[in-house]
Amino acid sequence: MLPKAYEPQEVEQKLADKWQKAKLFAAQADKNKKPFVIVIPPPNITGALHMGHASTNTLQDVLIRAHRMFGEDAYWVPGTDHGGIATQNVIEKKLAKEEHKSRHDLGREAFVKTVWDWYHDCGNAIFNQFRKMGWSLDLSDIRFTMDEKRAKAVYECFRQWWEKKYIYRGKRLINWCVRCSTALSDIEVEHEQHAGKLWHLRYKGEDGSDGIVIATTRPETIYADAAIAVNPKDERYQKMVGKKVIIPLANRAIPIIADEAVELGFGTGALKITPAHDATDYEVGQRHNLPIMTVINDKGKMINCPEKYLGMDRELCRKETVKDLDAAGLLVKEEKYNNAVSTCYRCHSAIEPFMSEQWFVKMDEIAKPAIQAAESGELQFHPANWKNPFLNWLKNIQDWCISRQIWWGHRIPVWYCRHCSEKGLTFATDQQGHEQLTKVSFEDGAQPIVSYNKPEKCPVCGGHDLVQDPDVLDTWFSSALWPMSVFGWPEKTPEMEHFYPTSVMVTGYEILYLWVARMVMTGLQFTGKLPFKDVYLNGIVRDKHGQKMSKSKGNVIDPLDMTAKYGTDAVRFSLLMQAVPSKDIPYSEESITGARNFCNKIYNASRFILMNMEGIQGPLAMPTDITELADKWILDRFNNAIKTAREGILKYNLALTANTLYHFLWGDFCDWYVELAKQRFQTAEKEKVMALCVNILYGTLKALHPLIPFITEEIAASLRPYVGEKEEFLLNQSYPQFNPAWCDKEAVRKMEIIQGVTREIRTIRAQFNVPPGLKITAVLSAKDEADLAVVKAYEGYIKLMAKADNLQIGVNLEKPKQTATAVFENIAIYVPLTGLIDFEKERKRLEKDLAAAKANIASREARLAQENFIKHAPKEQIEKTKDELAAAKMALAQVTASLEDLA
RNA sequence: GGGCAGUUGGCGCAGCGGUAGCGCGUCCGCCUCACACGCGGAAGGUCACAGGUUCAAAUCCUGUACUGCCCACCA
Repeated sequence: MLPKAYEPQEVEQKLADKWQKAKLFAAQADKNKKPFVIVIPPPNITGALHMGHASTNTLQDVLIRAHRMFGEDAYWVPGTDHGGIATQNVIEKKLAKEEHKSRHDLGREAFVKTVWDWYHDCGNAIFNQFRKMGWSLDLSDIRFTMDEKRAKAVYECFRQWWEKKYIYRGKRLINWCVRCSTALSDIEVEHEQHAGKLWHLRYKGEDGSDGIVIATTRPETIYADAAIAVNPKDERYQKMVGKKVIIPLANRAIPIIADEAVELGFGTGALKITPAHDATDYEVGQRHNLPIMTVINDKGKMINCPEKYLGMDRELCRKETVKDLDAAGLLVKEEKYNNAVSTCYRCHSAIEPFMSEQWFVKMDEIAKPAIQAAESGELQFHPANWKNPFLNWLKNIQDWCISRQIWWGHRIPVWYCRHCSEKGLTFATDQQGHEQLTKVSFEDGAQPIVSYNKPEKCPVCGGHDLVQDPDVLDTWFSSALWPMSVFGWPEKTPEMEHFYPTSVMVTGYEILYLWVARMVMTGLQFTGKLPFKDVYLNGIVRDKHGQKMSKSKGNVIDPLDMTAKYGTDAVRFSLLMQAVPSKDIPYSEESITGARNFCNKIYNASRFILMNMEGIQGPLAMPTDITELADKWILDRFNNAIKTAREGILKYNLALTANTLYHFLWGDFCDWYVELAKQRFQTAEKEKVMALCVNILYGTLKALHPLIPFITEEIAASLRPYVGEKEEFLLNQSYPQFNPAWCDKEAVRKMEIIQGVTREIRTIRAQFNVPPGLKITAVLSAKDEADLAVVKAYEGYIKLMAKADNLQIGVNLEKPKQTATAVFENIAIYVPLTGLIDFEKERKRLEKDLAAAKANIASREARLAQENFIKHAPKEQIEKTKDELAAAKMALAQVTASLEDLA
């Protein structure tokens, strides 16, 4: 005997191994089949699987599995991302914790090797977790953004962009993360509202006058001030433009200038201009040819400032400066102020705008084809409202800062001859005594040689002393090439030929610009084709209150804990039930129990059907001579469910698929069909009923398989002999097809009546506490014979489902004494309950019905009285309203009569 | 400052032109021989607000108010 409750753990382990052994997930690369391809958003090798992976990868898996069952050559391409800064940070923390060492203690070479070792350990661990989740990735060939093929793609892109002069090096004000000690691109900077302060500071006139008062949030940068700017229209200051004021504490004179960038109404109307430490100020400085002074270095320490503050941390210097200004009587005012602080998206420390020479990509030309593709609709977003933000970003695209001053990543493929580039190169000796190139300056004459490998010799002087640029590329540089590089681009490989472009990109909306936009741009530029035509943006998994999950909040749900506790299918299904494109998923353990319960329901329904199969010889084909109402009805319901389930998959609305199949299996199949079938198991019809049960159940399992692969595979294996299926794996079978012959509106209508009457009787039973074992009599009466045709024909159904052992059905039957009454459409229902009736309760029930009937009559009559309604509304609508009115009138009469009887 | 979502029973959501559905929770009754991770039933909503379009609006349009997110150089 099978256990009463489904126990997933053992089953899942067994099946995951079996699938992998059978190489079930390998692409067939069958040229006759339409390819359906998804490249996985490569997870960073930074650690454990989280709910975000669980969500997005489950969506992809459902699509891949479903399309495979649709008969396509489905291929889900696995891989991981080296994850640049994020990974370097993790390894540095690990080093610090375990060995109390910094990366500098190890040296560059040893550090990079450490990260590679980590990758070899962690990479496999990630995919073992993926396998546990049942994700149908072909793990025989796992890509990595840093492996040789992907590195070649990165180089090829760099080379082509260099040749086109899209890549350049320049000195700019860039976003510098002091903690990660690297430059970041604009979109790697996040803006957080921060409760800060606005300080009003007095800059005295050079001539000894009161000078001018400015407002700033960053007093520690006053030492780098190059001017004070006012709006040219500002009457208060017009006379002062051109005069000079003294920077407090620094005692240096700077001019007052006029510039449109200054907002009239803000602060004091006067703005200190610090070109080296603020992006707006930098532009103002450019316009006015102001000198650029840097007072904060790459470590966040003060330089080039009054001696007192030299070497001080920028935060401390702010406090000290304010204190000293106050003491000097130059702090006019201090007010609370909420400003947006730029922070690093990896470590959330405050970003320092920083002057430095970096590598950039000129983006405007590259963006053009992408803009065109989105505008023309060739590129489709799901949901569509991401199109405009996408376009808006592309149309205002900024040059991309691609160099990072970290060690883990694709080294910039540029070399310098120490002889020819002498003055442009700065070297330092590291802690291991190795001489390292630390800084490159094109301004000072560094000459680039673009090459993947170290060149033999300098093309200019023939010298052999060549060194590689110390920086690495932004991790998103290799990600941008992912849909091509996974297939071996730039080589013309068969995979590239067959699988590119891919079918759909499934990823989170939070990386639309960071990643999706860049893939679109590179794909179009290098292949002339979009890397995918559909972009499905999934939401973020949040906690049940809509808060982002984070370790610090302690609201993280670990998917592996949950799969251990409830089974993988339950975790998958709970996510899918809520998978509406682009909507965040509020997630809690309760939503998993709901899905677990559903899995258990499937298991038990199957167990019941298998029990009843004992002694029956399979296979049983789906019967073709369907005459019984229940059979016609369930086929219609099944057919509909299958159709909607497929539509949901094609429209990327997997919540629709999940909900449809859930309600079909539980609400229709289990609650009504199987319940009705129980009675027929005792008759000669048994085999036919079993044939239907087994085939419909099997079909439902197939339809559910992409969503919950384990339990469906497990049960289908037991069912297979009975449906005559030879193929071992559901994934290799075809998805159930909509069958027009099974549509039967009439059967659905008849069942509606039976279910309606049954429910009324059940309600009466429940309200008057009729003991479950007590069979009752029910009287069904109507004015017309026609209204009773269905209940007469299927009285057996009602008797069984309502637990009535006697039904009296007839036209205008008399209402018995001591009776509870109800109405369903045109049918009056009397249930005599001698001794069980609580008259007060019954009156309340009836009065409620009375009010409802009256309200219904009033609204229908009002509508039908409207000339315009009759004139404009479609015929069916008018008919429907008339029918409803008739039914309401009938109900009113019935309820009124019953109330009178009570009195 | 601009843009995009959301606002539906206690909670979480679906519906997106014919006057409301689901899951959880609550309450009542059931260990009914597949399932108490279950079965039957009930209570609970004038679909944020104000206008408009329409015979008809939760559903379309306009505006308002909150909530969340994204973008932007107001120090």
